[in-house]
Amino acid sequence: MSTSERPYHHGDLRAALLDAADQLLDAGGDGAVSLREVARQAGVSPTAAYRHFADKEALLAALAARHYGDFGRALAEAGTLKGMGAAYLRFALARPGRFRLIFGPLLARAAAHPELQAASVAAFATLRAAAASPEAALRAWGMVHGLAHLLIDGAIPVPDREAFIQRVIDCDPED
Amino acid sequence: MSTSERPYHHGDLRAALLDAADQLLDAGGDGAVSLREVARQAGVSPTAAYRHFADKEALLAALAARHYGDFGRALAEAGTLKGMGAAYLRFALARPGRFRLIFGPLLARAAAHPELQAASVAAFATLRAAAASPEAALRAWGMVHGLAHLLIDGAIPVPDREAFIQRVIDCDPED
DNA sequence: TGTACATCAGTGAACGCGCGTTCACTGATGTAC
DNA sequence: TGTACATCAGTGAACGCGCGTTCACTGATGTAC
Repeated sequence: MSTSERPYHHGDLRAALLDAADQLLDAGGDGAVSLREVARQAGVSPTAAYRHFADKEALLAALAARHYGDFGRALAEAGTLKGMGAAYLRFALARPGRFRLIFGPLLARAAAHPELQAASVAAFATLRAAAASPEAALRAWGMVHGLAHLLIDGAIPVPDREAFIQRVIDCDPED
Repeated sequence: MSTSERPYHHGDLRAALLDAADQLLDAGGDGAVSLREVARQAGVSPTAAYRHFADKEALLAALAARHYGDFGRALAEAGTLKGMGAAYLRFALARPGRFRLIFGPLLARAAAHPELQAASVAAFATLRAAAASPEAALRAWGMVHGLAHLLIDGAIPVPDREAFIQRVIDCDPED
């Protein structure tokens, strides 16, 4: 078999499965990610994933940990609380599926997945460290998190999202 | 057949189905509400619901409209923006399943369900009317909505939720 | 260099599950004469 | 008051679906001698 028959090289199936799950997540949201569809997307039999993950939750936890890493890094690079707010909204709006995954039911089960636990705690700590007080951090976090959800869920129709972000973040009386 | 064999009186199955769906929603969340389980809960065959609702989405839309009504009324009774914030959080924390339903994927399809559309618009208008400016309304709405999600999803562990509500709402610099 | 063998990643058939929805039906209710 | 009939709410069997997971297996890779 030539290497071109599969979209991954020998030993890379784990990464290929995570990539496939990401594609499904981005294209169809949470509900579109099934182990069988992930395997199909990766060009592999339905059961191949069990060589690399204990079960579906373990695969999703690995994916969520990866995205918490990206997310936390984006926040850290922003530096200021306002910058983080904008980065937070941009992340959620650009990749709503990933945003829903990392704040979904899996988060409550993070204790069972150390990698996920560590990545989420780190991201949240970055946010908290940029605020003047614990209360200010909570209010800022709440605000961007809520706006992210409201925009994603279609509760607030907004024509130009980037303009909206600027407007809401800039006139925030705090920070 | 005596009337005691069924938990509803003749002609009330529609209401009984909605009540059953509510119980499932409160006990097991979004995922626990299937048409078949709702029918089971109401003591009726799996297909009886089709006499009263076009399909599953129609049943959920009716349920969501009902809860938007309750939700909007709770906000209106609160009067002030701060009071509405507290009421918003209390609603979400007391009945997370209902909160998730009314802000779930159904909301984006409200155009197909006039009753739901009207109820949601009314609730949102109540919030907006209590704020000093459109931007202030968005920030306040975002904040309580985000905190609600973060609390429900377990991102912020809080021992005493009522105390948390008081603390966060009271020191809000706006309103 | 060649042969025997162990390892182990991926296969494919099969399991049991619950779902939304359809269909022809039954049997009670209420109306018309 | 009694009978024929229409209405219509609820039944139960059946459809096709996709899911997560198990299991015994195959066949390629790499190691030991």
